[in-house]
Amino acid sequence: MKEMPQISDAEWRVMQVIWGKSPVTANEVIVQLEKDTDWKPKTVKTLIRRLVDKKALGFQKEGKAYLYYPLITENEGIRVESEAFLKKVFNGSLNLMLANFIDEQKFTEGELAELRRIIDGSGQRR
Amino acid sequence: MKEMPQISDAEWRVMQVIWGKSPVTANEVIVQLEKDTDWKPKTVKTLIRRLVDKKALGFQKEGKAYLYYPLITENEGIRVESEAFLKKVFNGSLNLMLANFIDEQKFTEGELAELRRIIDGSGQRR
DNA sequence: AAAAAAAGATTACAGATGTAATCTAAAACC
DNA sequence: GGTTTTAGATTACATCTGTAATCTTTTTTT
Repeated sequence: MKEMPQISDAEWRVMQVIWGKSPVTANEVIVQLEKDTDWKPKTVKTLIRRLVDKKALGFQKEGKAYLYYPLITENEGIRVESEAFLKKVFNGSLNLMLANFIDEQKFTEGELAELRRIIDGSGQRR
Repeated sequence: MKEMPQISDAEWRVMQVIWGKSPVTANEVIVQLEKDTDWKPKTVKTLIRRLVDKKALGFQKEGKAYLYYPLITENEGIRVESEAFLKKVFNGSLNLMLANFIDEQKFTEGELAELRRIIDGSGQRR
């Protein structure tokens, strides 16, 4: 398994945009992020460049502007983040986490029902 | 809700020790952490001091050494970490996270059964 | 009491992160 | 073709983190 780069919170926002649509120009990313953040364009450019350095993004020159695309899939990213979180907080135990969430009554009745459906569906599929 | 301090990965390890037993002296923490890490005593002292600065730990002088104790509960800590993780990766949606884990087949058949039991039990209790 | 040991306080220092501004080169416009 | 615009590259800078070492003060120990 190759080393997955560390992706910070701010960088993650950029990845989400690019996972949502790619390839994209830096400007498209900037426009998207202006909707939910108050980051200046230069800030987004910095984040993009760092992600390129980390090999989380690749690009190809298209004339003046570059087109960026992800080098790691969203699922890979999620996996890495999830493992880091589980390791830090729940000793890597998914069950411990679930037990905790359920104990803390994080789920509404409806969510529990939905969860049950998902589980049953999952049982079906495997 | 008062602002919860940011607790880094390394600091979290210290909190875990102190949540496990408190009040404790710095040395007891150092001894505990030497079992799973190769941190030098000074490193642990730094982490403890930063946690005191962040108001995650309090202490009372007991002669020469101090006795440290947590100012935030483990559950509070877990809640903050979990929310940050969910927010970053799953737009704050617990269900999205679960659906993803289940989809990624993170659970064994047995764990799914257990999960079902927990859910049903939870439904019972509320 | 002088010396040694030990605890916390202060200082260190590089890399990551958030958040940009400035520099440089190329493209578009007049 | 010179000028303006614009894209990416470089530089900036404070804070946080990981990982300690040194300094200072207070206890012990002899």
